[in-house]
Amino acid sequence: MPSALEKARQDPNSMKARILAAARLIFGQYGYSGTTTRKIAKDVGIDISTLYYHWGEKQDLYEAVLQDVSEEIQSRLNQVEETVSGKPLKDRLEVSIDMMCDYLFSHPEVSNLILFGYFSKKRHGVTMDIKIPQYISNIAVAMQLAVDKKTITVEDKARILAVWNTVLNFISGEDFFRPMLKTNHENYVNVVKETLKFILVPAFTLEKDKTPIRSIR
Amino acid sequence: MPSALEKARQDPNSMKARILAAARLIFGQYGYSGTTTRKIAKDVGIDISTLYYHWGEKQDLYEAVLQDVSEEIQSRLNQVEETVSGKPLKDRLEVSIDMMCDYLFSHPEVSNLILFGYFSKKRHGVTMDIKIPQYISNIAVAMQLAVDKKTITVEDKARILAVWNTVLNFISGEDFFRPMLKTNHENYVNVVKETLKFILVPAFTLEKDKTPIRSIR
DNA sequence: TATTTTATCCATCAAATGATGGAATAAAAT
DNA sequence: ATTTTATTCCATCATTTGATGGATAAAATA
Repeated sequence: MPSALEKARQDPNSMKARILAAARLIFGQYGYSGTTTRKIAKDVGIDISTLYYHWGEKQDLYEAVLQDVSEEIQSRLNQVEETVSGKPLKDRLEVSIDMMCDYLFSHPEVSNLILFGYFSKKRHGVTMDIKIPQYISNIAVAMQLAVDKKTITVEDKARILAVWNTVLNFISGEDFFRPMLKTNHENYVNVVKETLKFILVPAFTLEKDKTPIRSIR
Repeated sequence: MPSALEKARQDPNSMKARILAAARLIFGQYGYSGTTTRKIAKDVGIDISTLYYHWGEKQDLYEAVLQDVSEEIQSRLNQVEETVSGKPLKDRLEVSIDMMCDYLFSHPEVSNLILFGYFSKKRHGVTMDIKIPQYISNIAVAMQLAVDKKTITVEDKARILAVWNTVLNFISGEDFFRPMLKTNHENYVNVVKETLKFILVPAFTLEKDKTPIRSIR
């Protein structure tokens, strides 16, 4: 039987799907505590009880949003992996950065949801279901920082995490950072990409120069 | 006349100061919307109306917390600046990272408050008073990435921001990241420091090798 | 000593918020 | 044509939450 989430995805115009889409934006903007079910219902243009009819309590809707986002990210990472496969390390890094930036900049609520999930100690009982650990390992292998998931070191994971988080910060913090950089959105996107490449490429390629393939044994 | 904040700082045992200290932790844990004035009062062990007597409405207390944190950060950055002054670039980077990590790891609510401030679009009207732009410029000059505040490029600022945000993420996300790195707190701190150095030092020193001093004219 | 100021708590309000029961309606199935 | 099922909204609850008035006592001031 299809889950509630799968059902919502089958028809994007279904009430279930419309509520989920609105909820995703609102939760992304205001966080869990700052979001009211009334606000979501109002944005969809329905009565609040209709929302409860479809998704049950607030927590369940929030979890559905997180799962939705989680699967979307995983799917995007798979695309990236396919695209960069076989390319030299420097190209892999640069193309990956470009692709993930483009995706995240066009869905800023995704960054927000992930960051909210990281940092807010929840009074509500929602644990983030987003499988970051798995992502990180996948990225490390795709970047060929390790041969397979078993040989990834703590250091490798931490470096991937650092990059990943930096991207999220720049996306979610755009309203805050852009005025201080005194630039427009288009240029901001470029500055972010260039900054990430500037920081990453030397660090990761230098290391690889020294030890071309780390984990052969 | 001393402001409410100055008054609170004069005597750390004063009711004003005790409330401020508790508020700082709670706001840092749950964010603005997730924090209730009752929870703060309960932690201090006072009636809620005593809290309102001293700090007025929730927003005012929150702003006081942000200003308190802001000034503390500025003070720490000044310390760092003094300490690393005159050292070679690589040392400056490394010592700065160590010092700021030590401070932020021992006050995790600081990271949380800053990140909450960045990312949450506020339904409440509290704008973050933390003067990040000023920090960034100060850091750039202290790191000798620019000769003075006027010669700092957008790229310089973005790179500093990237580092700064990475630090905050690792601190605030410890509960989330540490299990995935399968390590204890002490080692986590070291991994974070090493990761930052690994990523930063090559990027910034490489550039400096090419153009030893950028903005002399 | 008398009076004012400061600090604290109890009781309570009004609004916001999560959640539900049940009626009304429409669509689908029989 | 009738019954069943799915969907939607209105009215309403119970709690939570921000905020305040007033009583009380201690401390400061006159």
